[in-house]
Amino acid sequence: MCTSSDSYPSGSVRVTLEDAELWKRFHEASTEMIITKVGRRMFPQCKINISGLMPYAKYVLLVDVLPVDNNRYKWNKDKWDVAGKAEPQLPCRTYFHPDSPAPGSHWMKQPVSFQKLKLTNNTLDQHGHIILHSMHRYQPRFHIVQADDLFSVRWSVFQTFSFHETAFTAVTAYQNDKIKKLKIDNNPFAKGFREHGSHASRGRSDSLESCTATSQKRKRLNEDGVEQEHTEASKSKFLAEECHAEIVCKVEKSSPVSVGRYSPWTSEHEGSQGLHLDSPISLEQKEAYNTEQQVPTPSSSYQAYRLQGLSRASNSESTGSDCREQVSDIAMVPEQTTKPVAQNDANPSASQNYLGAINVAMGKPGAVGHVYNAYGTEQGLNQWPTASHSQYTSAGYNSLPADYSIQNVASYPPHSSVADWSQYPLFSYSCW
DNA sequence: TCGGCTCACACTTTTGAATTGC
DNA sequence: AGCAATTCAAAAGTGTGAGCCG
Repeated sequence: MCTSSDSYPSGSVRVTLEDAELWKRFHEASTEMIITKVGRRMFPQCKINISGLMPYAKYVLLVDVLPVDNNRYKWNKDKWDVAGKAEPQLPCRTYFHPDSPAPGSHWMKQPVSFQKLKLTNNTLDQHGHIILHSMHRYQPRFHIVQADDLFSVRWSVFQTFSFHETAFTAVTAYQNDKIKKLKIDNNPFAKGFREHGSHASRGRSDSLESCTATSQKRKRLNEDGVEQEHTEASKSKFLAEECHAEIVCKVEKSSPVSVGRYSPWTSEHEGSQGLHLDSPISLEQKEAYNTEQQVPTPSSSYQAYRLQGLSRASNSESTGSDCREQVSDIAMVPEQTTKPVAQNDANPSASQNYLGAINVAMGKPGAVGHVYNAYGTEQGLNQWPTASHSQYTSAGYNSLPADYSIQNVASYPPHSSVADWSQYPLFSYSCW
């Protein structure tokens, strides 16, 4: 399932999941993603086809990974059982596609791969990997933002897409043999484990195939140009900026409503249903929810707002449960992140600590360090002045276009009641 | 005792600089 | 000289399984 926005003036942006069949196979077996201290790629890869962009307008592509619910799971024989309450929410990081920003034509000419995205369970990770808890269930989301550069992402309209097939359980070791087998069978890097089981085929059995792979390298490079063509120049450009953007966003649930109604600064608890996924959700349910994979569907909308600067960043009281505000992971405080949504609903200021802060930390790991300092005390939560609500009135954002807001996020079942959608930071942190 | 996690390992693929050919 | 294609070593990415830890 995915949803999209149809409100964008340029027309409908359509996003489809590449290798959907493969994802579906994994999904049917209840996908697991290995997370390690040093970071592990996802398999299958997050790869999407995009259409409907304006060819000459520049876009930034981002991915974040949200908890599906508030549960911790354990593998019990042949299925995932709830094992208790989830660990406190970790700093939410956002992965910027390394080609960003690039013209729409660039994104549309071939599938966009997020193969460099890595998952880790290392809460002190300095490499910009997306930090997850083991034995928890997550849902990746793709964001398309029209912006000339990463710094201006803060002002831009987000269009968000997700695919129910990509939901996964983070694990440090495979629990489900079916998933393990699927990975070995399909992941080229795991080729050595195929056929006769573990280690049985470890001898360099197929040098011919290896040579073939080598000779095909350039071909693949061309085919995967969207990912490979990343330029160091673009990285360094944004490193120089060291930009910090704050996002305040809002998620709308499915029923179409007028844009003007969605002030990000107002509480709106129905939106908390926006990204709920019962997890593990039954296949039947998901089929029912997600018969349509194509986007857009006007099922839900989501606004992304940016604060004008760190000085203004602070509690947006915005939107109660709908608004995912957050501080960057620098300042993320687990206790605060775990406040129940109900609190937010009842008291919009409860969400004040979730500033949407993007630390555009790009480039290679070494370069990331100076941009952010995860959990650094010098940039703790207290750094962010607590702004009064009035700071975030429309006056502060009246430069935003009127249609600014309509974004569609996953059309998850509106009746699901698990995830505290509002407590999950949207773009508190970015990786490259 | 047990479940979850880490790490070294053997293997494959990918990457990018060096080399070669036109 | 310049460009494209090829080669090859190093780096990166895989799951395994033993051992550690709480």
